[in-house]
Amino acid sequence: MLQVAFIRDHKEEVIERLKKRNIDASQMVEDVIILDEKRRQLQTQLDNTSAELNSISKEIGDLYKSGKAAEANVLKEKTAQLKNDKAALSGELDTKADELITLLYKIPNVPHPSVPAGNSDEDNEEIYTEGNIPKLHDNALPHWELAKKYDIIDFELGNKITGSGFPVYKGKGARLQRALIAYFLDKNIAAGYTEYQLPHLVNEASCYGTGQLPDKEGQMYHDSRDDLYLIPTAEVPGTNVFRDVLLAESDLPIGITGYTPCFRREAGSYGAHVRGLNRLHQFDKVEIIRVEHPENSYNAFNGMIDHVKGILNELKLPYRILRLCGGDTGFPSAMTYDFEVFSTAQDRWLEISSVSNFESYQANRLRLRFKNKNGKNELAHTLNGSSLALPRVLAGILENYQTEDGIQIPEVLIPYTGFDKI
RNA sequence: GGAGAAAUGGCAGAGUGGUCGAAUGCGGCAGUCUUGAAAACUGUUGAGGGUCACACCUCCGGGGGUUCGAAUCCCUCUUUCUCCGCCA
Repeated sequence: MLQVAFIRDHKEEVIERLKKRNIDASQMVEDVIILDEKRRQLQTQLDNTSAELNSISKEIGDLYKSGKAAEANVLKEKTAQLKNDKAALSGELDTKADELITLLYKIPNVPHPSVPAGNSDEDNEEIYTEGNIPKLHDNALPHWELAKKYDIIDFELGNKITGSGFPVYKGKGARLQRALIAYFLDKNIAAGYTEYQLPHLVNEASCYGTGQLPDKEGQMYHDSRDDLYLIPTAEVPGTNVFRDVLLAESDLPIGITGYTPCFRREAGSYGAHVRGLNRLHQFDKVEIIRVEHPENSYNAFNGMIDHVKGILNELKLPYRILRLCGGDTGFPSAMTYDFEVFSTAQDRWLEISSVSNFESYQANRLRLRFKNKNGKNELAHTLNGSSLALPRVLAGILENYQTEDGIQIPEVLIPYTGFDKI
């Protein structure tokens, strides 16, 4: 969430910049400022009442000690009213503080100045493309047909065991999945990230920490018996590693990577573009997460973009990078670049990575801070990106590498798969 | 799942009703000494709110209660440890 002090000091700027997301935040911003003023006013009243009560209590203690019990009892009677006042004030204060935090949770991050205004993916800016789109033979197939033809992914079996969106990978398909995970992790580790194995279920506090709650409640699987959520991305457990953490400035930067399955309800998705691997309820992803000094976070962001580019170049997949417009940028993000791989057989782009700088928005919720040069505690910046999401990379490989007599394996993966052709 | 013990500042660890936001040690920071460093010594060092700055308020795992007054007593939840049970 945004910092109240920032909203107060940059009221017009916040409203102006949020317009890029196509929202008029003027009312919310106004309400935040009013609620905060009210909150501070109540806090002062409560503090004064407590101070009075404290000093009377101290007096009573002194009187007892010097044997003046009668005088102490007179003072005791005075405290009753103060205690009532205190209870009433703290009730009011809690209400206002709750209202304030609820409102703050509803205000998305302020987009970076370079983010284009816009509503939907049509307003995203293509800023980079790389790789040649291969000319496929006449009988080229989309990946779901290839999966069936070579018996490497079984969607029907997944339907039986669980339901749609839970494919079963078999034989060389399973091996290729495992190869991709190992390859991605190795690339990330070589780039300085520390590998983590993270829980796949998280508690409510973690969901609030990264902003999945309250924004995306309906998109997560929830176990109501234990009140735990299945992770929609490793970002949630990975970033919450740093919840309630106070770092030294010299600890920065920090980079971690982890492989996890991801679970998404994808409520409301249906139709042709969810076929095959395009959109799943369970999929695998290797994530990279960074904690950065605020002065360095955009450098780090560019470094992450270059890192993902490096992997796609090695895989020799045709891809492009989009700078997301305000309306398409995720709720807690200040700037997001999406990577899309070209699916030749489907003749469309598939999103395979999303790299975001959250600046201090997540850190404020997480209370992730570092002690700066002046000895002050300052919010760190958090970033994350997929490096990479498996299913659509797999779709891209199957479709772009298909030949009349089988599917070639990208050269960098052969050491991991142990075979060069499906 | 059953029985018992525990949770205190960045870390370790005292503190069982008032003068405790909290001893002491380690770590951090500043200084003395040194050509420099180490060691030693001296000082300093929790977080949040609030204020121009003070004052002041809150925080000893979370929540609730008793009391004029709670780190300290009571209830409850969570977590950790030990023992037993079960088990990949």
